[in-house]
Amino acid sequence: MSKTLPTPLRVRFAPSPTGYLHVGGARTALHNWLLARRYGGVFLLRIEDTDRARSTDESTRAIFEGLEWLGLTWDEEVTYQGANLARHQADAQRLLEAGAVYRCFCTPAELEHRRAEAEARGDAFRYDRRCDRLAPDEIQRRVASGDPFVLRFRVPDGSTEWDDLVHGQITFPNKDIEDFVILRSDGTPIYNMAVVSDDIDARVTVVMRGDDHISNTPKQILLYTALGAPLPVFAHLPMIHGTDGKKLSKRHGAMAVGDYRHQGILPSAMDNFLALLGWSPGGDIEVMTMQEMIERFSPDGLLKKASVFDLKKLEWMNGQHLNMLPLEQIEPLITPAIVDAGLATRDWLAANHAWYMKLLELLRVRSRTVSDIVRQAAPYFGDAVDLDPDAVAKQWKDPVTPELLGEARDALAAASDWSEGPLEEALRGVAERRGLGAGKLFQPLRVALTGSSVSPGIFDVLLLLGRERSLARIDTALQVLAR
RNA sequence: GGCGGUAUCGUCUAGGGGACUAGGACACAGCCCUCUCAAGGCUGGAACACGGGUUCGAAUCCCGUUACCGCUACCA
Repeated sequence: MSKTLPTPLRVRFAPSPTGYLHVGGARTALHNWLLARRYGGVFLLRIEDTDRARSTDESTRAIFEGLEWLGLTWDEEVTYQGANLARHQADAQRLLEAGAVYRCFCTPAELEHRRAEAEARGDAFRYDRRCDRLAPDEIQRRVASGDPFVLRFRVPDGSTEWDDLVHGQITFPNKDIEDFVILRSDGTPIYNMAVVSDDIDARVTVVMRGDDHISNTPKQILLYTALGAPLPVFAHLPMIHGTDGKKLSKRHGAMAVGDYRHQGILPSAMDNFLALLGWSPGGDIEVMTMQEMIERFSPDGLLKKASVFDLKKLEWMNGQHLNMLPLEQIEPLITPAIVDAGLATRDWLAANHAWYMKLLELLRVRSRTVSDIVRQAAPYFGDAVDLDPDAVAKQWKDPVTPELLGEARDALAAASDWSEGPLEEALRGVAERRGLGAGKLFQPLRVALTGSSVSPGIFDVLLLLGRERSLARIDTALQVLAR
């Protein structure tokens, strides 16, 4: 049974720019985006920069970059909460005039004191509404004399409930909700006020966010109602935890999507992996392109349970995408890393396009990340190779190695043509004459050619390197062995 | 403490009263393939938190307990 979505469908992602775009935020953004794309809705981006002390332009940029990298494009101009101060204040003022809120002159110090007292008694502190009982002339007097005050919402009796898109019915008895502040004594709005005002203004019809906001929701519903605005549908997505079951934080390793980008994760793999944290298309489907995710996304598949971020599975997923996507699509994501590693210039790669594509084709099968590819690509660029000491120790330890390599060199040099058929014939011939299994010859040769005991098939390596470099590397190996 | 939320292999999950001897994937182990490494194929170990109901029948519905998570600011 699928729940009905409102029309028009307008969703938003509203991060506060106090850091980078972390995986939890990215997942929330992705689910919002997927919902909008699947059902023809509008995806909005609002930067909640009201906490001026912690907000930075740099993290705003990081959020844009992160979203763009993930392919989560927004449909209307970005809005900034900080720019809406006047409206927030006007809405708060409206609430005061309508009698839904009252002035509270209690100072933070007083409140803190009473809170400490209640705690000492083992009681839960709840604002006692004493300022709501002030006589009108007393209020007038204190306002006139310039006493600072905040605006508090007068929570009515009864209960507040809603039908959450992911959790179903959730009910809060109003007696458990304290008369919360909506406007500080300096005239700036508290989060719940700003959010509601902005969501009403942006005509947001589905508020999908982390379930750490569940306890804010009744307060926000109260505000919508007092403001006479229609309620959006609420959807509370489960949290993402670290491997210890706790909320994700620095000690769990990388949290920022940018970190994964730099570790060589493909955006589509990141999206795929993140989408599956808290959502399932049902059945055994796992690896999907963005398009497939859009087609299959549904609020019915949204899960309630917090999930644990498993890096191993992300890497596996990345390997799947690395091999599934058309080479033309992933090449632009790999080339910058190749260039940054100093292996080749963009121009050189462009001039040797066919060779480069062949290399990538060979390496991507045995890689899980872009970084893996770069690491493995090194031996194919330039003339010299770095010999891996362990590989040398293991593969060249047999005293006949020099003889063997020399023979292989001569056979290769004598090949009628530098192509797979003749090369294979040459090498297999050597192995046969010496009564050796192919591996006994190929492994020492692999080390001579690539410096490593791990590489693509030996004939592919020979082709990639070309005749000249292949023979030269064997010669170098023979010199090393002669010492 | 109060309030709210959640509970299937180590992890991501399928399942929504009988198809469950609980399926898939990651990870792990073994085997196959094989010039190495990957990829791929096959096999294995591994879960319905606990207790009560309801029902002919419960992983599935209800209640309780426990555990975990979140919120509990003139933070967002």
